[in-house]
Amino acid sequence: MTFFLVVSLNVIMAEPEKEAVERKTLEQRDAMSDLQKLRHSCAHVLATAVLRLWPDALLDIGPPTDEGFYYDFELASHRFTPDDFFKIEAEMTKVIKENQVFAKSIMAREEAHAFFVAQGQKYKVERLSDIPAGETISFFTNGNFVDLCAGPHVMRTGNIKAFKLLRVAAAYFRGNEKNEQLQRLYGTAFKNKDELESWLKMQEEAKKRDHRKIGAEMGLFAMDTDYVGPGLPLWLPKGTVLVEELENLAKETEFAAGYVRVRTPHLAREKMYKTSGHLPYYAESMFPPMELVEENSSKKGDSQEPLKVERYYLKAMNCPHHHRIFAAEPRSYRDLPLRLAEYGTCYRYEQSGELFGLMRVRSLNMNDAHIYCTEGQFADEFRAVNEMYLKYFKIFGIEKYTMRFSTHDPSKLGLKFVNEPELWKRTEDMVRKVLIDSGINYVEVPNEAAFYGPKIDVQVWSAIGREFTIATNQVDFAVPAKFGLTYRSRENTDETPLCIHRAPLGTHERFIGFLIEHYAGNFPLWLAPEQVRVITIGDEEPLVAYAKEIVAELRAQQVRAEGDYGTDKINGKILRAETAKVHTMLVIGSREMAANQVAVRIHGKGNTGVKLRSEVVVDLVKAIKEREA
RNA sequence: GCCCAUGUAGCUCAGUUGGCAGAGCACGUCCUUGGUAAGGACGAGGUCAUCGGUUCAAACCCGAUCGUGGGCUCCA
Repeated sequence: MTFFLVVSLNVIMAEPEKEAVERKTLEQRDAMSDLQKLRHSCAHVLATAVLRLWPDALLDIGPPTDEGFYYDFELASHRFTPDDFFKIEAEMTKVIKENQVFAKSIMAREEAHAFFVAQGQKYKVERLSDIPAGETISFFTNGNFVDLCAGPHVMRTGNIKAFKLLRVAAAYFRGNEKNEQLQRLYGTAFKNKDELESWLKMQEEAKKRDHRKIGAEMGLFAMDTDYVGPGLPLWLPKGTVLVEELENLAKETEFAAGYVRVRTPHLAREKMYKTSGHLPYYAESMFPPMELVEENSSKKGDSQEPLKVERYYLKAMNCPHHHRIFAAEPRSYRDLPLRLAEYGTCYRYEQSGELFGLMRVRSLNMNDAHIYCTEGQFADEFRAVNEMYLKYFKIFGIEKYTMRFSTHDPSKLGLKFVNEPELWKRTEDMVRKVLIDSGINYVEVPNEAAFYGPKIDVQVWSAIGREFTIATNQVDFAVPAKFGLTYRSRENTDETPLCIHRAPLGTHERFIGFLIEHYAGNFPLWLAPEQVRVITIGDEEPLVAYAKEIVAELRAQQVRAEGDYGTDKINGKILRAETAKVHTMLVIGSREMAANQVAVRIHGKGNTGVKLRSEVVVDLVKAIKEREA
């Protein structure tokens, strides 16, 4: 998770050149699915309706999206609120009832330009200028509404059988906050009413899995924005169990893979970040510095004399600290690869509007490690890192994932990318080969590498379809040099090591947020905050003593067991345990106690029958140790 | 940061035209002695986010602030 660094270095080394606008080809447009055509057409209907209701609206664009469509408007006379939806939807329904034909026509560029200038549609004029010379400029007309559009569309407005406006949002023209802010209306459309209904129902279901909701219900984490601050989660006891189980997993896995652990402070002097390149270019994404002012004692009373200020910054990533650990001792090629691992705590001043539950926070604990190696060791190291990712995915049952392999663009060497053409080629070839050899599902994205080397972003999807960039794995052949890191080679020369940044489990915050939604809070036994609850039928003393004995035995074996010995009826106790998502419930009454047995109930699966108490303890301990799914 | 929505008990929410602050769950005490998703009674719990304004009277109307949520190029 070192994307932070990427940005800063880009800024240092390259004037952000104006990227050509990437455009869909007409072929790609023709390949639009039926559903996309429908939704795109519905966006036109939305624009038609808005223009009827507010004739002064200026239009931008209205593409289909994964879940529906949107259309962007500038409308000085009115601000959309959800209260307008009823009115707009009613007008859209009228347009659909009129069953207007979507008719395609073509204009010459000058003609099209004049057409929009005459209407004062300034965004359309700008969009028009995006169209490359030679490409046909087409229009679609439905009723009185004419829109610059490459299509394709459904035949008639009447083909739209089910639609709904979803929300209103602001959006900057071309997504750039320096541009005008437009009003965006989001909606969706489906083939028929049933599909719309079931989609809406699914959205409701998804809300129930939201990590913020489950996190509060299960007592995993809390946000105390009043006293602690926004984006600074507090891990409650049950959430801390998750954090520590993940750390144990990482420690074990990394130890077996030859990593060594280090620990570093949460802050460092200004010089650190000037060297790394974060300052001053990325200062606004870091918490402001702590300033230590040194009084000028020699000239007391001379307030004109500037005071010496020492600045410390909270770290936004761990790499610089790890680099300084590399530098702390003389290194030989014999020491490499050196794999430094730390669950490091970082702080990033994310914009207030960017904060989102556990997914986007201001304090984060990274499953970080930096592998310093020679070029000859690189491929093996990189392969091992990938295998670690896959091992984790297997443990968590993550089946849907994509690795985005970002490479450089040779035409931008020395600008956007460090000018080491041979090194780029060699490392990219090695990375690509590792990916192919490992049979990993990946997509290659040119021109998106970090300044200092190729990288892999790992994307996963939570059960409610939310996409997460959960981890990053980057090659770095530039920053070690900035910190003057070297090792003595076999030939007795000083060489700069390659560095692999990797964080397979991302940050605790984001990864646990993902896991909550992935499992809907129904964690596997080894992760479950409360693994076992021993429930008595009744509260008679011998029975309670028996139950307490079982709890003590389990806890002695490090099983997170609690007891429910109260006077409640058994149904009430079961309900509470199920609601709390306790993984295993051991129910005991006088019958079980007499036979030294327990009745085993598994969360979500119901009563699975009685077993010998000794057997159950052994099974539980084994399943936890093996991290059974 | 910006636009929209939103903020009432630990949680989910109600609160009529501006007129005594409410319910269910959770929590506490007691009763209930029971067999796998709610037995019962009583009780405690609130600066209606914060600050200011209008009013005889504000949870309610107005303004500001803070927080939270949705969104901010899936590209004619």
